[in-house]
This record gives sequence, structure tokens and C-alpha cells, in this order.
Amino acid sequence: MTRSSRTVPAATPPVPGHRTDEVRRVAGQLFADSGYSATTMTDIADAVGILPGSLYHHFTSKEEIAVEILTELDQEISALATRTSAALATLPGGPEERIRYVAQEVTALSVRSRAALRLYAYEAPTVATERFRSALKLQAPALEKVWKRATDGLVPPAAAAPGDLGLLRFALHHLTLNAALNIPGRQDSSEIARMICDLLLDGLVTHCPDDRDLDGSEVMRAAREAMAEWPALHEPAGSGSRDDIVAAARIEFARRGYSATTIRDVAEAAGVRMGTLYRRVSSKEDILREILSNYTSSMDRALRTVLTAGDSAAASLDAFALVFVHGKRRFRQESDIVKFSARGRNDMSGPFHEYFDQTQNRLRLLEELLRDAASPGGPVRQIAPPSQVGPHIRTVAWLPYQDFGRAGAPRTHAFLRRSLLRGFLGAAS
Amino acid sequence: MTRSSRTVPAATPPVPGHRTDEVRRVAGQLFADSGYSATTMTDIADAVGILPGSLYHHFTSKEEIAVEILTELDQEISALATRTSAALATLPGGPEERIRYVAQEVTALSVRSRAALRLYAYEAPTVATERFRSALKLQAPALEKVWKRATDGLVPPAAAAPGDLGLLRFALHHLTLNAALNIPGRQDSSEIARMICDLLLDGLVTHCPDDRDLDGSEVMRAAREAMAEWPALHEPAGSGSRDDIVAAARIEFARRGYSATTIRDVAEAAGVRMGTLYRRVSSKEDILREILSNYTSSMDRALRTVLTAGDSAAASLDAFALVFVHGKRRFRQESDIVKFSARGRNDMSGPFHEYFDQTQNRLRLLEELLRDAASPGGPVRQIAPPSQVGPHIRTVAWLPYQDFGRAGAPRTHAFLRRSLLRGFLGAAS
DNA sequence: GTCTATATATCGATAGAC
DNA sequence: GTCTATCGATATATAGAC
Repeated sequence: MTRSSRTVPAATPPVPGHRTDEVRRVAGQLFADSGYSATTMTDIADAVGILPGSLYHHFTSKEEIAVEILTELDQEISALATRTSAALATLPGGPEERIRYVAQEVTALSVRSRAALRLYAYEAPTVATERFRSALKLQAPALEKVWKRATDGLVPPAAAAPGDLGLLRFALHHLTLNAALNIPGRQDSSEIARMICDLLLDGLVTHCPDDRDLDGSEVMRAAREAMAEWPALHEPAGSGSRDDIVAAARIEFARRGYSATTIRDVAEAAGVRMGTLYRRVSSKEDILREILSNYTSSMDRALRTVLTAGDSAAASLDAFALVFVHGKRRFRQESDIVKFSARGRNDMSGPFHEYFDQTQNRLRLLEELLRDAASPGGPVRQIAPPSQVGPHIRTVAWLPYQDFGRAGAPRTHAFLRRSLLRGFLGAAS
Repeated sequence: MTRSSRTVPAATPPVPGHRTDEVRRVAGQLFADSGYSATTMTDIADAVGILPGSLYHHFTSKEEIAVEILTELDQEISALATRTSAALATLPGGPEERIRYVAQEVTALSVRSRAALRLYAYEAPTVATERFRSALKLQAPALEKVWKRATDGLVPPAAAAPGDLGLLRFALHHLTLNAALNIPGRQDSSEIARMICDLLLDGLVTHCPDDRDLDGSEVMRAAREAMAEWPALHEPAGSGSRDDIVAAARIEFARRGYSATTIRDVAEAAGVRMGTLYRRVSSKEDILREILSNYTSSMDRALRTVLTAGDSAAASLDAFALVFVHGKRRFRQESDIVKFSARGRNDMSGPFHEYFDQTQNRLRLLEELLRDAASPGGPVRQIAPPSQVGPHIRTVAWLPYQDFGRAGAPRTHAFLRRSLLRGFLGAAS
């Protein structure tokens, strides 16, 4: 009876603490959908069916709800690390089996703990109090050690650069742990894990051209041209101009998230008063729109080029990866801003909606490319239907590889060729 | 043009910070009238004529307003201590002139800073945050040193007990600093100071009986009898009974004030749950009523006895002082509770109102006694009209002398005879 | 400097399940 | 009879927008 399986929910289950659990669960769902700061106590109370003030019988504060959710996740990760680490010691099979095993486990955890992960991954640490922040310190190191153990026996092909193994671990760790966030659909967790591993270990392309051909491809040239036209980064100069305000807002939004950043924060960061700010921009959303439209149009031009250019599928995918690697660096702030944004009910009316629309459109293009190239015997391996693989490819290429130690753009791109295109375990080429 | 000097205040003075000052001033007035916790931001905003949220343009919190007011008082006291200390060094005249000078100065400060003093004296330190609490640490020691200097040359009459000088300083300090709080009327500050000094230094009674006569008077016997009937103090026993709840509430109300104490605080202190509490008492006010009615009836019986008994005026006043000295000890908590209470708009509807009504009635009795005895050549000196002297006598006898070091009830009563009855400077007798 | 709207939180009191 | 969960009112405070 410890876990009341949903056999018979009974008429009105009067289990003590039942309502408290319900509040935590409902709140977690709302946090996951809309983000912490965009979810109000009134939202939670409405969803539970009580008045806002009544929530305080169960929790002393909104923050406490989040902290409890995070603590639970923390413990689950620790437990999983211990468990999988022990299992690895006796697991039969080679490195590939070990990797697939850990991927399965972590992905399952991710899907199980989607709400908590959203809280962890998307909420800006700077808005939180000390208590919140310390709860946000995830037990990631324990998991990373597990990945180390799982991949230790892996001998990279001769052609791989020496450090690629580190990037592989980095990718596996982030892709599996955040699987539930990156892949919004209702896919089965083991299916997700399989695709991640297939993509990284086996690669997408059956007969991949060599580096020289890829580097010299027409689509690659077009990609470089498109990226060269990305506007220069506007650094706030303290002039208080409209551009300054937008540039300052870009930093602040990336730091705390759009909804948690106040226009007073922006005004202060830009060194202007509220009156001045409102003479230069018409609203907070106006600023966001400007930031995101610049971001979207830059990425859109480059990606439409590589996804629709007539070259080979392999060359297109390679150029796609290059644009992503550079885009993730050039638009790091923008990437954070949209990451913080809620995919739920709120926020999504304005500029965020347009942005996500555009990314969906581009995803469709990627899927078309896969569909065209994945016919039996075609240049692209059939890992799963394009509509399922597409998001994974995008996610693999969009990881924040710059966070991994000494990985510059060229090395990151080389890693993506090595894994995403050719497969990390694939024959050297 | 950097600082628009206030050359032309124009029709509506647009002085920067003007509104902020107004808010502070208005808030101070409301705090003084109703107490800090009973004054809401909405009250303040209404009084200023703006919306509650707009107050936060001027102050970051309600607390900040109070802290600023307290800080200003603190600085005023420091400045006054420095100034009067220096003036004492060159002041001609004897100890009496020195005392009267300092009393004048401090009383004037008290009247000037009534709002801040109310905040200091009446708000319970336990409800406040650390910041509030530290602002509440008044610069009293500096003032006490001044009183020491002023009274240093004073040679007590031979008959005075050795330590009475300390109690005299204690009384002077508290009476003058809190003059504006104790004497609610519109009396002139120098008039107040004069009465305080007259009372303490010259005394009320022209020809005072000696100790033996006073101790053996009929009214004194009646007073002792009445006090013997005061109910025993009920200590909370942890039984959760109604008496326990009331006893616990008495402590809590005294600690924090009635309005700042929540019913949950009371329940916790009494060791019962809310459900139980509400089966034993009908409301928070119900508890207060019980506490205060017991207090009032006890004091009332004893005081009506001494104020209306047929003995001499001197004996009555002496017995009155004795009842006050013991009452202040026996009902220390009750005394604190009503001290915290607002004399303003709120609170005053319920039990507090009844309590203050009763004290007013008793004050009338005291005044009658004075009127009867203060005819020219009568036994009581004519310091001022009875309606003015009455409150001062009450205040002198009601000081928390138990806070002064080693002063027990007998010694305190002896001090009141020595000062209030006979005059501290009066001929020995 | 102010408004409007709304957020989080507290508190007195009670209904209703055990 | 006791206690949990809840309500209704209202407090302090924040935020976007002039």
C-alpha cells in the first residue's frame, strides 16, 4: 500500500497528506508547463480546487513547493547513480551495451521527473533565494561519473580526435538527462534512449564523404556566407540609446528569464530612467520582439539555406551542424531567453510564439530532408521515422558544447561529424 | 541646472522629496495614534491621498518608514544629550536648577517627537525584524548620563534612603522622555516639565504624617486587604484548559502586543490545536476581555477603596502609591498589553475601550480627592489644577520601577513617599 | 510620481472528517 | 471531542505602464 497504484481511486480518498501531495504534484505540473515564476499560487490553487490562502496550510511558501520537488529529484539522481554504477560492475557486454544501459536508465528518470527537471533546467538561479539556489545544485557530478565508467572501455576509432570522448560523454549526459524536456512528445523513454544512442554511436549517414569533400561542399560555402551576414553583436555602450536598452535587456533576459526580469532591471542595466526607457521602447514585449526577431531571422536564413540547398544529404546535415554550433555561440543569450520561456499557457502569445513557430517550420524542413534521403538504401540511415528523429538531431547539434571545457567551434563541429554523421563507433573514414 | 534649487516654491511646492517627507510624517502620526502593526499601508496611503502601491516609490517597505522615524529620534536624543551636557558645565545655579533645565529640554524633545516615541515605547520588539529591533535601541544611555551629571550635586536629605537618588534619576528620565505619551492632552511642554519637577522635588503634601502614621492608617489597612484579594497568578500548566489558554495568551499578548499576537501563537504557547482552542474560547477578543476584566476589577476595587476612604489626603495618596507599586508588579503583563494597545481608532472598540474607560473614571476620583484637599492652606499643594496634576501623579506612581536594578516594592514605595508625597528636596521628616 | 492590476502571504474563524 | 483542511478578508509588496 505504499504506492497506491491507480487501481481504485475510491470515492474520496481521505489519506492524510494526500492533499499536500496533490498540491505538490499539480504545482510541479504547472511549473513544468509554465515555469516557476509564471505560475502563480492562484493558478495552483485553482488547479487543486481550493483558495490561494489555503495552500499555505500545506506549504509555507511557493518556494518551498519548488524546493521539495527539486530535493526529490536530487535524491532520485543520487539513487540512480548509485544503482547504475553498481550494475555496471557486473554488466555483461561491451562499451556499447554499457552506454545503452545507462542511457535507458537516465532517460527513464528524465521522463519520470519531467516537472522537476523543467524547474531545474529552466529557472534562472539569479531570481531564486539562497535556499532555492542550493536546491538547484543538482547531483550531476555523480551521474557524470557513471558515464565515465560506462564509456571507459570505449576505444575511439583511430580517426577520432583525442578529446572527442569527453564531448561524447557530455552529449550523452545532457541528452539523456534532459530528454523529457527536449522531446516534448509522448515518446517512450526507452525509444528515446535508443535513438540518442543510435544517433551518436552509429551516426546518420551510411556512406559519408570525407572531410575534404564536406568542407568544400556548395552548401557549406552557402552556410558560411549566410553566417557572415549575421549582424555584429551590439555591446551596450552606456549611451542610453534604444539599441543600448535592447542590448542590456538581452543580457538581463538571458540571466533571469524574460518574465522574471522587470523593466526596472532593464532600465537600471541600461543606465536610463523609466521615463527615458518608455520613450525609446513601447513595452517590455517590444524589446523581446526585437531581440527574438533578429535571432530568428538570422538563424532562419542560414538554416533554410543549408536545409534546402541542392547538395547531398550528408553535406546538408554537416552544414546544418556547423550553423547550429556557431549559432549556439553567437546567440547564446537568445538561446537562454527562449529556454527560460514557458511553453505552457502564458507567454506563448507574443514573440515567443512566433519564435517557436519558426523553429517548428525549420524542423519540418529537416524532416523533409530526412524523408527524401532515408529511402531504403538511401544516404541516410533509417533510425526512426523522420518526425521522431528530427527533434533528436536538432537537440544533439544544439547542445551547449561551449560549456564543455576547452571545446571550440571547430572541435565541436568535428565531433558532430564524428558522431552524428558517421557514428562514434563507425569505421574510420 | 544639476540641482534645481528651491528658489520659487510656486503654487504647489514641487520640492523633490516633499512627498516622501509627507508620507513619513503622516505615517508617523498614524503609528503614534494606532501603533505600528495596527496601521496598514492602506491607512497611510489613504491619509496621503495616493494608492497603497504608490507608497513603495518613496519607501521600500513599511518597516523602512518606521526605521527612518526611529533613526531620526535616535539622532535627536544624541544631539540633545551632547547639547545639554555641555550646557550643564556652565549653568549657574544649584542642582534643582540643573534638574529643571534638563527636564525642560527632554520634555520638549518628547513632545516634538511624540510619534517616534510611541513607536519606540509601544511596539513590541519581538514582532520586529533585526533591522527594526536595532533601530529600536534608543540612545537612552547618553541621556541617562546627562541626568547623572544634573543630579550629581544633589545631596539627599538625611532621612532619604541611600539609593533613592537612583530611583529619582530613573523617574526623571522616564517621566520626561515619555511625557508626550503619558500626558495625552495638549499641555505645553515646559508646563509638563515644571509639574514633573514640582511633584518629585517639592512633593504634593504640605504637612506629611510620619512613616508610622502612614503605615498605620485606616486606608492603608483597607488597601492591603483589597490587594490580598487579588486572585493568584495562574501559571500555564500545560493542561490545555481554558485557564491555561488565557494564561498563555496573557504572556504572549504582553510580549508582542494584542494585535501582533496571532491566535495561532496563543494556541502554540498553550500547547493546544486550533480546534481545541476554539472550543474553549469563543474568540481572540474573548481572551483579551477575560484578561483585562480581571485586571480592571482587581485594580478598581483596590483603588476605589483608597481614593474614597475617609482618611486624610496624605494617607490616601500614600495608599494609592502602594497599590500602584504592587499593581504594576502583579499585573506587569496586563500593563504591557494595554501599553501596546492603540489609543487611536482601532482596537478601541472592544475590551481596551472598557479598560481605558475605567482608568479614566479612577482618574476622576483622584482628581476629586485633589480638589477637596487642595484648597488654599489645605493638606495638598496646588501645583496645578487637579485635571492637570492628576495624570502626572498617576504616571509617577505607575513607572516600571522594578526595571531599576534592585528596587523592590518596599523601597519603591518609600521612594514615592520621599518624593511624591514629601518632595525629594523637602525638609526631612 | 502615480495608477491599475495582481502577486504572495497571514489571520481569525469554522466545517466536517475521524 | 479533536484536529485537518479550508474559507473569506485583507495585508504587504511588485510590476507594467504612463
